[in-house]
Amino acid sequence: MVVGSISEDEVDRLFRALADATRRDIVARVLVAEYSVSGLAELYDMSFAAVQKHVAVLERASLVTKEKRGREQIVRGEMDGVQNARRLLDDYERIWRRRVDRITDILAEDAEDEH
Amino acid sequence: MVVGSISEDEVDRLFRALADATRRDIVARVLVAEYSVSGLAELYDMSFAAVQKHVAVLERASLVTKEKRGREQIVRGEMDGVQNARRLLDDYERIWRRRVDRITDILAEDAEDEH
DNA sequence: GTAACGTACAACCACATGGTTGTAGGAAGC
DNA sequence: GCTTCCTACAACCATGTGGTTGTACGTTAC
Repeated sequence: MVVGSISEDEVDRLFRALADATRRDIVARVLVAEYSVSGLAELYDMSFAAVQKHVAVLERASLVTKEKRGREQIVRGEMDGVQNARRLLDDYERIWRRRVDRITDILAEDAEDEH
Repeated sequence: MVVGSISEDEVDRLFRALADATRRDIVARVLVAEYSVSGLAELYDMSFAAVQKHVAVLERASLVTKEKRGREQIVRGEMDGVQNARRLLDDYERIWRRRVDRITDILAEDAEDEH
């Protein structure tokens, strides 16, 4: 594993947080620009409290951070969280490639056995 | 978006499927070698039915495929599914980099305004 | 000071999820 | 044939999730 510092629970939270279209949209938006929680809430056809919960889920997954500014709470995208998730999937791809290489090797040995 | 052919529901299923440690372990294993469902069930401290459900979740997320062989059902890792997930995260990184580039441009313009 | 705004949080509801046990059916072994 | 193995699926239960409304509190504006 490349990302050894991240616990299974954290990975659970990470992927769980990404498994909702509204939350993915929030992440995409706050990676581009800053939004207050209420600013985000205006964008979706649901209550403020619902959006607030989504932001909380993303925050627990380290995909966004909140910073108090006056009476507003500014939400920013946390690229590290996204990269962690991406690296985990890279690990799977690496595992798979190793397998493919191994099979290729075996086939090569078999070919040598032929003669 | 790079992966335009994949629906929001499919993305939901994809990340949802990856948001469980047992399921991630199953994916990692079946990417390396073939397992029957009962072969997988032996590995975990839970009922056969529970493992069967996990496999079903992974199958619906296109992360594994099942193939009947005799009385067994062989589970194989589906690398395309993993790559789809990874590409989605690449999109976020791309969004973020565009933003960083844009900010860098603005800063450069400001620097020119200085003199 | 007071009204309006932005946020936090609790309580509640419907529904999905992760687990269990039990039942049933097809394939392999004897 | 009969038994055993592997699988599928239904029913059930506890818990979590995504949504709602209502209440409370700090901050800004007037």
